[in-house]
Amino acid sequence: MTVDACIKQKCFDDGPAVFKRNNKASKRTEMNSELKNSPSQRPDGSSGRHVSDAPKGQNSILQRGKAALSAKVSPVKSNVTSSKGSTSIEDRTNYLQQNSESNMKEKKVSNKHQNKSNGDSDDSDDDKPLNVRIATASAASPKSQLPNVLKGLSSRVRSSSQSEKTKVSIKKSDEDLEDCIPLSSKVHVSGLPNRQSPNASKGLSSPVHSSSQLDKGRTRIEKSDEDLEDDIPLSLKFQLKRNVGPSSKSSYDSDEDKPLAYKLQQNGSSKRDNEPLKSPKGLNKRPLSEPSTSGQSSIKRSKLSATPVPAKVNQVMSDAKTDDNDNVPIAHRMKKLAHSDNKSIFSKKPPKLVSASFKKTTKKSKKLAKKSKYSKSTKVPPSSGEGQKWITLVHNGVIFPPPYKPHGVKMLYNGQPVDLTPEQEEVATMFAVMKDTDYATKPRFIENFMNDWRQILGKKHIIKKFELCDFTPIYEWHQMEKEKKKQMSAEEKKALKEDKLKQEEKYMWAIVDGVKEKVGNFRVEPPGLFRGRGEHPKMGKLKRRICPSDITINIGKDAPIPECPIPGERWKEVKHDNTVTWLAFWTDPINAREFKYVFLAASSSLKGQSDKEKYEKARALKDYIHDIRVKYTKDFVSKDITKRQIAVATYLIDKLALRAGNEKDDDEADTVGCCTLKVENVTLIPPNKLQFDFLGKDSIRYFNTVEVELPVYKAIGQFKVGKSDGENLFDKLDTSKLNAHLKELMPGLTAKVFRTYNASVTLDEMLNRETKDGDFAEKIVVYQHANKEVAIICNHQRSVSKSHTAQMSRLSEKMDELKAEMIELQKDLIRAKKGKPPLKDADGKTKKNLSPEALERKIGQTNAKIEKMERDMKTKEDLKTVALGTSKINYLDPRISVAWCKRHEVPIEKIFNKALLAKIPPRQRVQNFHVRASIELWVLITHILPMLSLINRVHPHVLFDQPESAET
DNA sequence: AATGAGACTTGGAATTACTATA
DNA sequence: TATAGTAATTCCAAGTCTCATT
Repeated sequence: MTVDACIKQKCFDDGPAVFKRNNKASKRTEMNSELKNSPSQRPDGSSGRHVSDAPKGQNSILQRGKAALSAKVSPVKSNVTSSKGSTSIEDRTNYLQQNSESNMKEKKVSNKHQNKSNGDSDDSDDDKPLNVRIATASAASPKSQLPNVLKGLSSRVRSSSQSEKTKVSIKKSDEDLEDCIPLSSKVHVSGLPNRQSPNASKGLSSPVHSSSQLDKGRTRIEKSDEDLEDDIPLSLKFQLKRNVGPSSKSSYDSDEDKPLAYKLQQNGSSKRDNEPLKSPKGLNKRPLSEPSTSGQSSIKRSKLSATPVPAKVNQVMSDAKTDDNDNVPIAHRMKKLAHSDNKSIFSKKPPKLVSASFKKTTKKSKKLAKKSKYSKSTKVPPSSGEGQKWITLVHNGVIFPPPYKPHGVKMLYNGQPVDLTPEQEEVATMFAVMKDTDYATKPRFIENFMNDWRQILGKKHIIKKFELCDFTPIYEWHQMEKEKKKQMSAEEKKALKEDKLKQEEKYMWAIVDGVKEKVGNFRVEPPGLFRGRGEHPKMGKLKRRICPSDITINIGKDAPIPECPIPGERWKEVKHDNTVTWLAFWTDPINAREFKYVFLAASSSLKGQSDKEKYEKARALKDYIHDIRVKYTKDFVSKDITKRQIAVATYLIDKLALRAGNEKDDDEADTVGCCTLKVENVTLIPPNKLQFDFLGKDSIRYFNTVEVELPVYKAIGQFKVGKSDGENLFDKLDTSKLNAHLKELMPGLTAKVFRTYNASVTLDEMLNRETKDGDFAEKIVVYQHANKEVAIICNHQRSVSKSHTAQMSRLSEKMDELKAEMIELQKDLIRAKKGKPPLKDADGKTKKNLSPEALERKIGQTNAKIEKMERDMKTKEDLKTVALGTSKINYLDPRISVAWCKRHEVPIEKIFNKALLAKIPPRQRVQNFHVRASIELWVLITHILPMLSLINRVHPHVLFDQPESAET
């Protein structure tokens, strides 16, 4: 509390024609030839970037790949829409219908769930992460002690016999059944026409499609196509489609589906250069102003977002197989839909009406919902569409950092030791500890720090000038403490860890609608100096200590209010708002207009649900993208300047995956997004290139030169006319106008959806195009490569690690050694063939006399080592400034990855880490066990169950038979 | 229409845990 | 067994977007 007291207060394809959807025919041939080059194969033979140790952001990496990708350029065709995109809508509609049906059922299930002891088998458990389920079960009846998988299994078996669920279950299990068939055992399709796409031949030989499946496909009515396709390589699916359905034109053959950014990558003229990064244009800072310290009313409006569907409902929905397409890569769903669903009652065009899943409830109904939510809280499940996110919520609040412990080490002022009170010392220590960071030398950081510290020191304190301060003693003390900690024995460390865990355990979990879920950030942020990114005007300011009286708790009405962990204090407020998902929040001490929230962890079903909605929206965009592109292309030359700006902005967001670009305040770092681009951020390079140079989110530089369609080029030129460098390029535009416009084109569409769409479609495309038969290490490389391309599109950068250069030189040393060894071996081989003994080695020692065969073997091994090392070095260099994680976590629809893993027999653990896997509802895992059980129950019980303790290590094909299950 | 509060996702860096290697 | 290197996790800043209010 010490601190507290004081400061309270492509052209897509090759040529200039990027994005040209008209004039393709002439280009076909050359494109086809380019198709053979992977995007990473640069015409210049380089890896596509310069090797450099440029500081963060100066990525040569960001040079876009030049090789053209695709032969699939196809012009916009107005008639395309007629056959594609339609069924998917219907599909969605079906989805929704079933959804509501499911919800009805769910209500029952959910209520039952509340009352029932957890010992009994019930689907509801399936939703929980396995570990949670096990934990929950441990307290219950003997039956619950059975492995949960078994519970799930039995429940599934049972449920399928229940009349209520019969239809659904049968349908589903039929599919699952198919999915359960080991891929390797499936028979290849025969008699299919030759494939034209590069992947096609591979598709043929892939062990995916069994004749039995085909047979089944014939007999099944509702699911046939989807199921059939689950395991078929996409390229093959296209072939199938062409030959099976009436669908006119495969969009696979068109450029339409491809994310523009991806196409761009393939465009030779597009590049991200490796230039000095931190000096982009547009850094003119505005004056810093202090934030108003408006007292925040903690009570917020009830907010209803898109009809939330709780995990359990979600499960039922899945069971009902409302979305069979989950398995199919986004890029290909349309096609499939076009002929797979003969029950379509919709027109072929995407409907202009708002689909239910995107529809927001009206304000009126929201208010209503808020008013009445408690009276019916136990009756109305969150899925009822009134914005409730939960029914019951139990948690233990938050944990506070320990109070400050003064160390008594005296810093020097003007060479003399200075006495500091604990409060003063605490802040001094915050600064001292940052001595090694860049912050410690930034004038603004120092200035802000001194201003806040002086308030704590008081006016009369001897310390006035920063220049006379010497924090070294404190810094050294801190270093020693760190060293001490490092030197602790393993036991001591372990004991410390256990102790911490013991203290935190109770805060780590919340119970949401009876399900134990992990809490994300249950630790209150400790005091410190604000580390804003880039040139943040507030960097260095003191982030005061947060106490209970700052914190508002949100919890179920019937749940016990968490005890305030600091004696004598109390929470600021306790709310019971079930229209939001936060468990607690406090006002950000740095910016009084902002809040810090405590949410559930990413593995929770609440987060998972919204994740799923996000990816569904991206999928939906697939059906609209063609029309959207047609529309904005038309508007490039609109007479209405607002329309023109909207069109160009949408084009940039679509093509380059730019962020929307909200307005920012003067007291934030000066960064921009699409709508806030300044004139100086875009340079025209005749005849039709644009060079972007600006600082985006987190002050990461976006530097990219890209060829655009001439009308876009011209329009940008017009937008710049008469404006100075610092003015907005899109002066008629802001994000709300842009998003309002996007919503007219597709329900729920916003700028960020394009990023998700772009990323996921790119991954899908690349995986399908580049995965070749080969060992699994090679496949992983393909995935990584695709992941990398996505990261580049999204401009996800990281700084080069300090030790990168050292690591690389160490590797090349090793490489040299290997090469020397190789030369020796070859010499020896020649001698051996002549019957001579080997020469002595470098140290003069005699070498073993090996046979020519043995030497050849050794040479082969060494060669392999060299090759592997070369690969590793190249990858390391390639990825030194690219951050793969962000896209994996936030942008790539996991269903794509899971489906790919499944098709290519790659263990999912090689792609997803534990945290990512935890986002995938374990329900499916159980379900698959169930399905398997229906086939091989005996095998399951006798062989698999005994290994349940290893459940998380079970082969992914067991865990994820259903790619759909990968929804997060 | 503009503004701002509010709630949620996305993002890179720092920290910690784990693994391979000498 | 220590260390280096890498991967996973945590931290918390910085975005997006919605909705209510003015």
